[in-house]
Amino acid sequence: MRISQSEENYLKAIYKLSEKTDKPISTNQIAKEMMMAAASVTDMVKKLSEKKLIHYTKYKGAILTDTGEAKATDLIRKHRLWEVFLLEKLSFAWDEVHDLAEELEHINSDQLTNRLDAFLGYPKFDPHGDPIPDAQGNMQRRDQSILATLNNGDKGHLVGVQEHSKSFLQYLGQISLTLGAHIEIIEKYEYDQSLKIIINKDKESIISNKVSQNLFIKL
Amino acid sequence: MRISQSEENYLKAIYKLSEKTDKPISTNQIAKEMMMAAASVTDMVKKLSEKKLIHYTKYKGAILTDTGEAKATDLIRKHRLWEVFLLEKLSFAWDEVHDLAEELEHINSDQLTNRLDAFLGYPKFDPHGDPIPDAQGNMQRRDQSILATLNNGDKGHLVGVQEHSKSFLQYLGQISLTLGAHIEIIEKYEYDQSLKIIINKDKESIISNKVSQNLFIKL
DNA sequence: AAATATTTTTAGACAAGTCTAAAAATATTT
DNA sequence: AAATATTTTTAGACTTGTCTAAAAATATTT
Repeated sequence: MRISQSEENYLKAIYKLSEKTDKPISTNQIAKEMMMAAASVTDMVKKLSEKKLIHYTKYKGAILTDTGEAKATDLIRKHRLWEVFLLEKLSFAWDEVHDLAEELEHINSDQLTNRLDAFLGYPKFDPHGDPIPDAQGNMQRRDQSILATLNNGDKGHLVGVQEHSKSFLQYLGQISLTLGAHIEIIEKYEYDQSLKIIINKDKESIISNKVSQNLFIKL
Repeated sequence: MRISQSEENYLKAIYKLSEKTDKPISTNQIAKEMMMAAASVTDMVKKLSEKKLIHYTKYKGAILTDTGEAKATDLIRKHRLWEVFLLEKLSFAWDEVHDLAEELEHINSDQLTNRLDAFLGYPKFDPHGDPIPDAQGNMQRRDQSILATLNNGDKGHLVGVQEHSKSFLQYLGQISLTLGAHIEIIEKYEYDQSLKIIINKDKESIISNKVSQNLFIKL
């Protein structure tokens, strides 16, 4: 069954929104995520429902079927593999890879995907630390804590980011906080929950709570 | 100015047809090349003409403008670079790369193209021996003769193919005639112009005139 | 539980890119 | 040069994916 690029984007959005909840995803949620009019979403969920990619009941929202979820997982696999390619092979920066991967992910060829995977050495995580599903759709769970929840003296490595916005990633680059960097908490300021940290046992930085909420650390 | 994927395909077709002639390309020629109805072509050439990508006069045919030609050259650059990538890095076969490159070429990012070019080591020819335009649109001319025009005792290397069809490329693969292979003409049969050749100073083959018409040799 | 607010769907419109069938223009044959 | 054939364009239709505005359903507040 042919799935259009547009339909694929809806599946991805529903998948993403479903990660935070078990409840059906509402029309408005999808519309907001995709920056589209709610009416357009209604039309599309009907189509996806006919194609058995989602379960959908009028006014109640959408849930991915197994087929739909497999399709979404495959898109995420492709997206993240391309991100690794762009970063590792073409030396793009952290914050530049997302938009290009967004286009590349729509090329549908299992052979291409699997060969790319092999070429890259079967990476398990992408440049943001997000897990890459394998050809069967299984992905490794990342063992992580949110930096903001840790305390004085705690240390570990940066294994992922929650935010993916360009500005956030650029900011991290500026304070040389890259994936894998070693982080030690020197002090947690009660007042605004900001943290004084040492990056790679070398450079001291003070980061806001908003930042530390978005960093995943492995102790 | 935004050029749609569909418009890009028309530009490529017109470019391809223009290689063989200086005359304007007719609606029917384009329709045949793209396997589309002539009416659709008429609609599209009007659009391309408005966008100043082609010169078009009703009933007379289309010629690429400088802008249109630059755009087409850039598409060919991307197509051929992706073919090199697929073959050299992802070990696809000769006959498998075309369709995927056809999709990849529509991703529009000069940065991506140029970095891919660098990653591949600035190749000058693609896996079919066709020249790859550089970032300025210049391409090297291939120094070549058509195998069918050569005679007993002539020898050289296979530097390109004229046909790009899967079946032709698969056939070449079967008789281990790959790009760069050494070829010597042992005998030319008057009767049907077929050739007895030795490939890589080792394997003898008899190839039809239809095949030798489609092989480019550098003496 | 009635009134009000919000969400979702329906209805109708539009652009892009395609098609078929008919009309118009051009080219070829006799 | 008239008749015929071919090519090209026009006219009108269809699909996909989007939108806005209005109607309907659901949720929240008082």
